[in-house]
Formats: sequence, C-alpha cells, structure tokens
Amino acid sequence: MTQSPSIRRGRPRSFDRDKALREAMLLFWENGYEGTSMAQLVEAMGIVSPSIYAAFGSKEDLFREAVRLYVATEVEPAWQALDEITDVQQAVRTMLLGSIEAFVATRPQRGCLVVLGSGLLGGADDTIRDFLREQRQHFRDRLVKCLQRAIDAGTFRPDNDPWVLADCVLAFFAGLTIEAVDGAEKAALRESAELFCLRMFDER
Amino acid sequence: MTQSPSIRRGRPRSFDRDKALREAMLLFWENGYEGTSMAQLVEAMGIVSPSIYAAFGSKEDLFREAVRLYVATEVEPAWQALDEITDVQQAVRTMLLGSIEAFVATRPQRGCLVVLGSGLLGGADDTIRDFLREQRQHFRDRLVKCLQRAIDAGTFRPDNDPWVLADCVLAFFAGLTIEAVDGAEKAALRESAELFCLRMFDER
DNA sequence: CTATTTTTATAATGCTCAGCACATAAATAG
DNA sequence: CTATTTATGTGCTGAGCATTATAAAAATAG
Repeated sequence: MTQSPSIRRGRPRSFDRDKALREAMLLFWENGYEGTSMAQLVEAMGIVSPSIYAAFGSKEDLFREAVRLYVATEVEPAWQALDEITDVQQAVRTMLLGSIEAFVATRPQRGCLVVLGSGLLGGADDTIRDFLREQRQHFRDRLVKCLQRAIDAGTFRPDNDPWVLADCVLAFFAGLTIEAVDGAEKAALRESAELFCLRMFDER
Repeated sequence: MTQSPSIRRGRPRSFDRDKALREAMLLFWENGYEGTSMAQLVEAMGIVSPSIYAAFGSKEDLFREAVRLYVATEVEPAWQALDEITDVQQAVRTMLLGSIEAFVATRPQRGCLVVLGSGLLGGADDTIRDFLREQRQHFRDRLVKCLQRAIDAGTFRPDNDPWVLADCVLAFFAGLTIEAVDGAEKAALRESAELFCLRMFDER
C-alpha cells in the first residue's frame, strides 16, 4: 500500500510524523480548532509551518487527522465497553466512567474534543463544525446499536426506545464534558454518572 | 439613578439603544462571541462602530449586556417553573420543555447562549469564557435551591442529593442544546426530556 | 563528480479583526 | 447669535491570522 522506500530520493524528513501529529492533537484538545493558531502548532510540533503544510495539507486537514487520532486513542478505550459488556446499565456506566478519566487526566481539565473541539454556534458552511457533527452522529449510532443489540438479545426491556434513550445518554455525555471544562471535581462527575445510569437504566 | 435629562446637551442619539442591543443579542446567539465580527454587528445593529463603542464600551461589554438580555427574555420564562411549581418532576419537565421551545424557535436552531456562546476549550485568562461559566454556575445554584426547597417542604424524598441531581439535570440541559444545534427535531428533544424527567425523578 | 529530488528555513503575502483619530453634524445653554 | 457638548461617518492603525514564494540544504541516482 505505501510506496516502496527504495525509489525515494531527496532530503529525508527530519521529524517523526506520528509524534508531531500527537502533539498537534493535544494542542487542539486543549484549545479547540479556532483557539489554536499555526504559531502554536509550530511551537508544539517542533516543525516550521511549511513542513506542516507539506506533511498534513492544511490546518483543517491536520485537525481532522488529530480528531481521528483522538478518537482512536482517547475515546475508543472507554467506548469499547458498549460492545463488550452485555448488561446495558453496566456498559454505559463503564463507558461514562472511562470517559471521565480522560476528561480529568490533564490540568486544566479537557472535555471531549469531538464535542467541544470547534465552535458550536454559527449558521452554515463551516466544514470543521460539520465534520465534528458527523463524528457525534457516529457516537449516537453506536449507542443505538448497543441498546438495540441488548433488546434483541433479551437482556434489556423491549419497551425502551433505543433512539430516545441514546439521545438521553449522548446529551448527558456532552453535558458532562462541559462540566469537566468548567472545573468540576472528578468525584462529582463520577457521582453524576453513577446516578444517571442507576435511574436511567433501572429495570424496576 | 439615571442622570436627569434636563442637563443633557449636544446631539441626541439617533438610534434606539434597546433595539440595537436586541439585534446584537440575536446575532451573538446565532454565531457566538468569537464567531461574531464587529462588521456583522454594525450591519445588524444599523449603527457604525464608533457609535457601538460609545454606547456599549467594547465588544466584550456588549456581549455581556447581550447575555443579560438573553437570560432575562429567553431563559427566565422557562426557568421560572423551578420557583413556581412545587412538584420537582413537573418543575424540571416544564423548564426543559420551555427551553426546548426557545432552542427550536429559529432556523438554524440555536442552543443556549449561556452554554454555547463562547469557545469552551482553552487554557486560561479568557474573560468571556469565565463570564459564561459564572452564568452557568447561577443555573446550577438555582437548580440546587429548587431541589433543596422541595426536600425541606417534604415534597421530594430527602435521600436525594440536590447537588448530584442538579449536576445531572444541568449536564442533560447542556447536552440538549448541543443536540439542538446539531439539528435534532423538536419532537425528539421533547421525547428525550420527557424520558429523562420520568426516570430521573421517579419516586418509585 | 553533477543532476535531480525533496525537505528545510526565512520571510513575505493578503486578509480580517477590534478599536480609534479626526473632522463634521446636530443639538442645547447663555 | 456664539460657545459648548455630544453623536456620527470616514477611514485608518497595528496586530494576528493562515498560507505560500523563494532559496538554501541534504539526500539519492547515474
């Protein structure tokens, strides 16, 4: 799939692309897309801007790659609970508590890059906002699938509406990330998540 | 409190300050603080920029006034339910459904200016972000007071923790506004809110 | 070696932004 | 009337922004 290295000529790249991408991801995660300037990226990645453009295309393209890395390394570990745990309450509980760990891992606390990474208000034709909206839709689809699977398997009451319930969980998840960046204590976030799951998935 | 109009001299103001502020509020509500330029404000308010600075001080001061107007005219009507309705479930339900009406009243749909009005990520020393954080804290305090009052009055089970429950409601509220700007149907938002209240405030 | 290719570093581009200086206009006070 | 006060309209300023033009540097191919 990658071009053979034997026919490559010219000056070799002097930096580690993956490492630079990771630095960019952390910076975007801290400051958001609009809040991150190329000057900051240059400093954090340790590369001058023409090299960034040569390696990643544009600031938008770099952000998209950073979000993909973020999802793979920061979101996926927690969200895998939705595929692995059959009990819905425990699955969502594990997903939420795992996400909270990521939110409070740094100081200042960061929310979810997919939820908060770009300005949420604004009329139209903003490609970055649309891109993050798409990613959020994937989150929703994944929650619906998890709930539907449990209903089909008979481990979850079939009078639950997976779409409405997934909306509730996703709204709560998004709200949690805002509480996180507003400085909420980890313990408070955990208590909220526990209570939410207890009440929301109580099978009476 | 206001200076007497008899000693006022000089050319009178040619525009209606309250009307101009309302136009600014609507524009900030649509595009957020960072997403709104002075050029847009000039066009929407129908005043040239020196007049805006003379009447409102700065873009930041104007935004603060706009947020206060927003809270008074758009938030307060729905949130008064928390003071007026004694049954907690009905109070929160009414507050959420009323807020949803505001979120979907325009196209494209707008979330809550207090929640989404300024970039949520970013390290420190951002006066506007801190200002909105303060406003959110007022929301939280108000929710806690409502729940505590119900517990004291004996209409709400005292084994509920008002702070944790208020966190849950506020998180859900914040998440709802994101779903709104992501284009969720009004009916879907209402169903989520109904289910959330039903489960969250179910007294068994 | 020379020619070619690719990545670096410097520095500039064109643009938008918030805010303001200045002169003019329109009102009142005496 | 004249002097004074306040608001308006034009156009500027300096900073910051993403992006790129240019040329030097560092590698390989023959």
